[in-house]
This record gives sequence, C-alpha cells and structure tokens, in this order.
Amino acid sequence: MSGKPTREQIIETADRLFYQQGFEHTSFAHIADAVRISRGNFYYHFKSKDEILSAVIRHRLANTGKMLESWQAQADTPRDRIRCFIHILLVNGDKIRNYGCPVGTLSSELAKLNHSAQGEANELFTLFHDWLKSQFVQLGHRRDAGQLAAHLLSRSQGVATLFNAFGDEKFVRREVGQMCEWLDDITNQ
Amino acid sequence: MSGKPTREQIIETADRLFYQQGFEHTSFAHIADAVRISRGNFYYHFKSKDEILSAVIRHRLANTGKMLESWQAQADTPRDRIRCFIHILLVNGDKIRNYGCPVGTLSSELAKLNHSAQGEANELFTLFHDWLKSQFVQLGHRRDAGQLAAHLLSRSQGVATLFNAFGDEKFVRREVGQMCEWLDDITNQ
DNA sequence: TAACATCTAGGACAAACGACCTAGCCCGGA
DNA sequence: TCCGGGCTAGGTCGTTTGTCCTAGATGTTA
Repeated sequence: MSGKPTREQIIETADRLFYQQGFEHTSFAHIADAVRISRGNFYYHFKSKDEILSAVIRHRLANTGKMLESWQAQADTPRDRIRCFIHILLVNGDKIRNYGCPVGTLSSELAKLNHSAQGEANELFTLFHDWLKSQFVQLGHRRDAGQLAAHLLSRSQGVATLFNAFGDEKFVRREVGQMCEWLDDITNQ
Repeated sequence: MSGKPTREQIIETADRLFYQQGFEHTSFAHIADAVRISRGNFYYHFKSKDEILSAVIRHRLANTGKMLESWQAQADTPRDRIRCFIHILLVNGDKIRNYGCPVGTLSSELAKLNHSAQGEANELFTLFHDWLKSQFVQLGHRRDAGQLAAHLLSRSQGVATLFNAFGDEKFVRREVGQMCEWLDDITNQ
C-alpha cells in the first residue's frame, strides 16, 4: 500500500485501533486485515501482542514529544504553550468525543487488565506532566509547578471523560475557557 | 454460599468483576467460578452477556440512588451534601486507586466497544449530575446549576483518572481540598 | 547464475469465548 | 402419591483468540 515499511504500518494501524476500540478488543486478525497483510507476516514483525503494545506506546511517546517540541517552537511564552495544551481538547475534539483521551483511556484499560505495560503507558502522562511543570517553572511557579501541572492534567482528563460520555461541545468550550482564565489568574499574581 | 438468591449473587459478583477487570475481560466462566455455580445455571438466569451488563447497570443505579438519599439524610445543607460527593474520592480511595471510577471507566470502555448499553451506563453520570444540579439550585445558583454540576463531575473524574494512574494520595487530598474551597467560594458570593 | 537473508502467505494448533441444550434435582400443591 | 415448575449441573457447538510453523516469494550480494 503506502511506501512505509510494514513494521511502521503495523504500529500506526495498531495505534489507531487500540485507541478507537481498546487494546484487548483489538485482535491480531483485526490489525492484519486493516494493514492488508497475513497473520503470519504479522507474527514475523511482532512475537506477541504485548510487544506491539510496547511499540505503540513508544510510538505515541515519540509523537507526543514532537508535538510538545512544536508547541515550544510555535508559542513564544510559557503561558501560550500551556494554552496549546489546554486547546487540544478542542483541536482533537472529534476524536475525543468518540474515543476519549488516548492517554487516559489506555492507562485505565491497562490498569484494569493489570497489564505489565502499565508503567510504560503512564510515561505518556509523565511526559505531559513534566513538560507542563517546566512551563510553570518558567512562569515563576518554581515551588508548586508540579502541583499545578497535575491539576491541569487532571482537569483536562475530566473534561475528556465527560465529553466522551455526553458529546457536549459547549461544555468543553466552557471548561477550556475556565482553564485559560485559571491560567491567567495564577500568571498575573 | 450466602443466603442471597443466585440471581442477586451473580449481579453483585458481575458488578465487582466488571469494575475490577473491565466488562469485556470478564467472561461467563469467570463470573460463574466466582459465584461457584455452573455455566449452565448461569445461563438460566441471564440469556446473554449484555443482559448481565444491563442488570449490573440497573444495580449500580439503584445503589447510587440509595447513596444519594443517605447523603440527603446525613447532611443538613446542600453544601455539606456536595462535600459528601467530593469526599468519595477519599472514602473510596483504595478502590479508585486500583480500578478507577466505576462510572467513568465503564462509560469509557463501552464507548470504545461501541456497545449498545452506552446510554444506560451514562445514566449513572446523569444521576450524579442531576443530583448535584439540584443541590446547586438549592444553593441559589439556579441559572448555572447544570454547569456547576458538570464542572464538579468533570473535576472528580480527572482526579480519579490520575489517582488510578499514579496512586498519589497527596494529590487527591490537595484536589479534594481545592474543590471544597471552590465550593465555598461560589457559596459565599 | 547461485547463494543468501529478508520478508510474506496461509495454514494449524490448543485454549477460551459466548451461546445453547438436555437431563436431573428439589420442593410445594393436588 | 404423583405432578410440575423453579433451579442446577455439565456437556456441546461453532467461532475467535494468541501463538506458532513451514513453504515460498523477493531482492541483494558474490
């Protein structure tokens, strides 16, 4: 199909399917069909389902890292960068409405499965957290930067969950606005 | 085993297992083993897996309703009742740390499975929302009661998600405190 | 051309899944 | 006593799951 190597196609397709249908509900056959390869070929690239999951998480970590870097380049001030984070809820609105937050839902699912990759998946949270923390430090909140980061992460997780459940876009816009106000408040002091 | 009728035992066990391991990951055999009955007997009481899910959701709705009524009886003011809601995060701390919020995680899972019971599961959210809304109305916030309810629901969902991922109890205590402060703020105005 | 590692296809496997069936148990009413 | 409905046990069906194997296609190097 596309020019990309098979292994990459598998990872990207698995990434999409894990997000849209959940990790457990996505089978080998399902991914293989979507990539249009045989199950046998599939097994040549990945020896087990856990191995794909690991690769998908690393893939997400890399993509997230790139996104954070692009924000770093786009926005001049730390406040604008944090605004970028808050606005993912609107930018990725359709996806979140249908499938929830890719980070939060994967973390929840793996927690229930008591899966060994739980820690790896949480690195996605940590990546966002540490990036936000560094932005808050740059805003002068050196002491409570970690707490502010966790607070904002938590807020956006909650909004994503409710958006996924009810699909109310007005609610998201309102919450995004409130988070931006909150950001301005703690910035101006 | 216990004196309860088999059907009730099945529902309660399924409720627990769906919460702890997720709906899809919990099989007929798993529930039957836990209740110590045969799969055949199981099928006498419930014709399909979706039927159990439906019964479990109704069971949760009933239990949640009782809990809300007990708060209504325990706490004198609407503010104290809302505080009861906020404090579930601490009261059910161990469960939430291990398995997340029963309402949010079920809603997320069913959304990914595109399951027909999605709407039923969301009634749990609605139950909390409407109850909170009525409390905010009683506090004099007639116009924006629904928004305040959704906001608080969203906040606690986010806290539950992060608590489930990182298990940081200090974070939960901090967020619970902030939500109570927020409640006081909008009450005193 | 010949040899080689890389990649692919498609089938086979046991185990587990949801669903279904039937034979028999228990126990109150006729 | 016999009957009959509520309940239980245990097995079976077809399908799907993750895993694994082998034969062959492909493409590069000698």
